[in-house]
Amino acid sequence: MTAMATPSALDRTLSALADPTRRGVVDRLRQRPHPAGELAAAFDMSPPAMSRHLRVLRQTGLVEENVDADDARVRVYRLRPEPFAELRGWLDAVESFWEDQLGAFKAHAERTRGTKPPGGRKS
Amino acid sequence: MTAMATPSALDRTLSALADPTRRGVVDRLRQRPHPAGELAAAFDMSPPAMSRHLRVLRQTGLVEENVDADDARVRVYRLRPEPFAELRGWLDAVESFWEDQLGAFKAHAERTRGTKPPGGRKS
DNA sequence: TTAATCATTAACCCTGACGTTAACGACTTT
DNA sequence: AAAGTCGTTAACGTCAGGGTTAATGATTAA
Repeated sequence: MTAMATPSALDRTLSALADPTRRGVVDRLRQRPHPAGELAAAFDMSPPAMSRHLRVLRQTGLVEENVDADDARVRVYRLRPEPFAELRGWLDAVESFWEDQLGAFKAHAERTRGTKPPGGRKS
Repeated sequence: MTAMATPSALDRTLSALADPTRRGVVDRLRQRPHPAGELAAAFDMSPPAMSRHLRVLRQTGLVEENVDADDARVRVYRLRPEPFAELRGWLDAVESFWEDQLGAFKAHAERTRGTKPPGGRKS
């Protein structure tokens, strides 16, 4: 049991981004590519721990690894766009929810005023 | 130690959405609001389990709970927009990374061709 | 009022994720 | 060649997350 029908790409992307360290890495890679060692140091974390985070990010396609041109011991990581694009696609779909409610403000007003006139209840 | 400086809203949003069940709930709520019981049944899950998922979604502000107008025992859940908007904001920031690389195709080409000509290595 | 229903919280496993140190492989440097 | 450095994998401990059943609250139906 526990069939676990292979998590979707989106599942893996979100799981990867849910970890604060990994999101921090992504934020840092927004500036420029970084070597693994720098990332470990930046997050005050042992190299093995960071290595595993990077593996997760790699397997999800959020980053890619390249061997440094000047020193083949160094692995440089940089962002990859595809998974972010997919996430955006899902987010667009979810947010279309409110657009669908023609006169979105109507739904919003209804929401902020409570579900119906009588029967107000605690938060 | 283990200070755990209170996870950011974005952290909690992503953690909430990382779980397949909870993302499934969100997807389902895109259609229309649902009572807790329906959701538990739809995901073939015990009511307590679903209840806890809903609590997580509530605490993150991704959904809101309302007492049904006709039967005060049932709690109806619906989506809330704010956390999604915040997630979109972050995603926009991340994706600006590529836009910043004026001539994005240049970066892309560089990436797809390998970091440098000689020194090809196993994957 | 008594019984049934919807949903929650309480108490309890159990797996998986994340961290650490130790060992290893690959490359550079002297 | 020997030693030092970068990064990974291996082995291990710990803890939170998610599932279950049992018990509780609140509301509706008989």
